[in-house]
Amino acid sequence: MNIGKAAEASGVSAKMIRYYESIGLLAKAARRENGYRDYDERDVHDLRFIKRARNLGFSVEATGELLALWRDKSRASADVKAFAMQHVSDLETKISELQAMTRTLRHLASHCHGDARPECPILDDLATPGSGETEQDAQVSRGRVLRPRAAGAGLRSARRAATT
Amino acid sequence: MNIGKAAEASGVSAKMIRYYESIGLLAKAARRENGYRDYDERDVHDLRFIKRARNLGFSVEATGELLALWRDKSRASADVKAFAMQHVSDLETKISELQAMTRTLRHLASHCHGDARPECPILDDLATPGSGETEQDAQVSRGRVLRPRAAGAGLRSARRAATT
DNA sequence: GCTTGACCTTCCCACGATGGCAAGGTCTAC
DNA sequence: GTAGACCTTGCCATCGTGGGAAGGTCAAGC
Repeated sequence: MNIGKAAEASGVSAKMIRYYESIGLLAKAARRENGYRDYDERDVHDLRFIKRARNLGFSVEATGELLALWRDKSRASADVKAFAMQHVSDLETKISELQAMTRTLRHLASHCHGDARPECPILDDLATPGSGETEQDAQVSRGRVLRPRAAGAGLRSARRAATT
Repeated sequence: MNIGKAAEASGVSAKMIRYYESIGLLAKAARRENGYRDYDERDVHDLRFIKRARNLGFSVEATGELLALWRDKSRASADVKAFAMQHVSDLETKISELQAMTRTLRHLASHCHGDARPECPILDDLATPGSGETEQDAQVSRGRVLRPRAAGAGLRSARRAATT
């Protein structure tokens, strides 16, 4: 099976399949005479495993450890469970941080008139933090848990009037 | 004030102050005769503003827009509020995704004996998703909301027995 | 005056995970 | 035989941050 088919069958892009191979997450793929990578069902299975672990928020590195555990027939389920629960703990830390942010922002926004006047407690808080409106900060702990992206159009929409 | 003092006073590292200047988030700092950057209280104020916006999860780009709104005396508070609430919405999307992950993982872990035997529903699920244990996936939407870090020692601790 | 150490400068590299593009080779269907 | 879909490798960009090198500057102590 070509890489394109394996990508389609697993949901992992061809680009990422090559990347995973390059960093050693996947074994080097078999090659056919023409140099094309060749995948079988077992490979696709591994790719799906990876895809799913990534969807559950495991880093690529952690995914590698899960793969190793999966292949290790003498593993102890306690280790797998501990590993998973550590990740859950990381996720929950991150969730708490994000929730602290939304709490603060919603609180500030609730005091904002949201009309044509310039006065705004949100900006006031940013400009002079610790002056009363602010709750305890979120202070993002640089988590391994999420990943950023190129800015989409999302935030742009709120910008209309202020800039035109 | 030297960059080191400004960093200390604002909580933004000297490294990041230079970076923010280089990308245009901050105006170019005044220079003294020896070439050192020179900061005053207003600069420190801007830096604190930035620091705080970043702590609330705004991207650097979004922080620039907030700074522009703050400086725009003819702004409408409605624009600030809309901007903030769009960010809240992004944060909540991310929170939901993370919660879906923890839900799934906790569910799987609850069925894991967590003993010395190898059988583990967590790995089973990763290996054969969609076969019953799995709830709807989180499918991370590549959010602008969080940031990753170099893997700490956190996950390592769960690895002991499996690898040694 | 001279040395030491703490600062500052710019520049490059790295991370994590992913996409994009370019230049070239291969295969398949017509 | 040609077009178009595929494959290969390789480099660049993202986003935010830290690390470090190589060199200039300054202040304190001798």
